[in-house]
Amino acid sequence: MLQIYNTLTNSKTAFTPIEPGKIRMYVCGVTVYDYCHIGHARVMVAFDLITRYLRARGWDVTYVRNITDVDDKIIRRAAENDEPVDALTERMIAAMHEDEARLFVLRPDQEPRATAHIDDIIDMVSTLIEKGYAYAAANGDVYYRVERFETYGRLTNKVLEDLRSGARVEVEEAKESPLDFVLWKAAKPGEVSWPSPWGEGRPGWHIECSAMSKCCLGKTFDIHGGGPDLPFPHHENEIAQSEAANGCTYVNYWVHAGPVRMGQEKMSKSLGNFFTIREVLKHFNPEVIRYFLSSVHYRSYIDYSEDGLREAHSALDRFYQALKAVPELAQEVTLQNDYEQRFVAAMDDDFNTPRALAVLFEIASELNKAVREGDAAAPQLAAQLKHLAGMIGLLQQEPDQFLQGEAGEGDLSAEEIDAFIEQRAQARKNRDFAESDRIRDLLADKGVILKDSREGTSWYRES
RNA sequence: GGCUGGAUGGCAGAGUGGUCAUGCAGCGGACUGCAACUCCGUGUACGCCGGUUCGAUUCCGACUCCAGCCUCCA
Repeated sequence: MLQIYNTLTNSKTAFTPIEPGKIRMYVCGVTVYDYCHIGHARVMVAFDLITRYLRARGWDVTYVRNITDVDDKIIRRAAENDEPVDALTERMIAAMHEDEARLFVLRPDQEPRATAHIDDIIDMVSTLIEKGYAYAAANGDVYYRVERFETYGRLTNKVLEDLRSGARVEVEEAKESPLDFVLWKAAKPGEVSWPSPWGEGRPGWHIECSAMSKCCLGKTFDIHGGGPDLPFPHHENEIAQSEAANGCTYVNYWVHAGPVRMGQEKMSKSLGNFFTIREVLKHFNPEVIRYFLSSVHYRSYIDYSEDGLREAHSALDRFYQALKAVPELAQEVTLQNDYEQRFVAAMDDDFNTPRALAVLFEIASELNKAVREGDAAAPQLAAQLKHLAGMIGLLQQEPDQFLQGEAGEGDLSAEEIDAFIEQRAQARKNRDFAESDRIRDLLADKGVILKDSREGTSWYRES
């Protein structure tokens, strides 16, 4: 039975879909003004492995993740770069797709863009005004009347009273209340804008997700996900907008990933302490990054560190070494063991990947032993390992593809390495071990580790 | 200050009212020309103080410390 931790109730509860067998999931995506960092990667990987797992278990999942392609920061960055807004966003969207693909993150079923849903947004804002939940202000902006929505703050246990007293003194006098947030922003001269009943302008951030999720998934859907900094105010505002406009429950399960930390604080744009995915990819294998992000439960914080990534590499080495020892995986697994059952139990328990990975390590150990002892079960254990790991998007590469790694700048090519290995094989044949060791040390200096076996010598690059 | 969540062996990280997490690293041994890989063996871990209990790291209460959110941020 699938259990999911729901931010709305702060508790793990049994999952009940709206429609049997189907899951409709919306995840807040990226504002595309810069390259994605490891914090983004964490959310991408978390919801990718959730989607893969649910599908592997037979659920019909519709996964929607939006792209915010118009916003203050985008406009500012485009101006700094002296390039059109859409040129910047297209570039960043392409880069995001490249980064995701390298991390084995599947593309969502739909990636709606804010600029393609302006009509839906205007419709929803109009409805909110008609119902008295929003108002057009004198400065051309349209605001949401927060205090009109009585259950505001339910997701994050905020009390309107506290918010009111804690609210900053607003410079913006057009608002009725400092708590009100913008639904439609009047355009400043020279900014990208769209016509609306309230004049030229563009959508506020929060309304985009309400409008796009409704368009793609309907008024009520099963799961809404996002990063650790979104529950307040973004998701709180989405609830206020959608429930006021649609008159029904917005989302049944709220799921939030934990933060990536650098040392003792959160990795974030505003602190400037972040690494982009592409920077990290220069030094670490893509699957290592994915494994690292999967090795901690999705709701916990994870400390970014190179030691952590190196450890992730060692762990994956163990898996791929085990798989490599089996030349041909079995087509079918008929073994009587409880690995799959335990793996599924762990994943069904709020996607507990650390526990699921522990099961995979047990399979790897048994596999290694089987190979060593010539047990006929080895090809089946290998197939089982690859099958279960595949449910969360791991271990799908050819072992050598992972173990040998990609040649970085200044690294020896596979051909050069093979030539050295051939030389060394001759030396060993002549029992010239001094020469043999010289070649091995030479390769080791270049980051290439050799492994001799009955079948010959294989190699892999050190991370 | 308010709202959430957390504190586990050298490190990372699950979990449990009484018997094994798991991985990385270390140590001893086997294998190997030597290594690497692999295998075998190897660790009196559960923030602090009380309480409940035959028994608590696990349940309850207080305390200390940490993080996230409360402002744009995944």
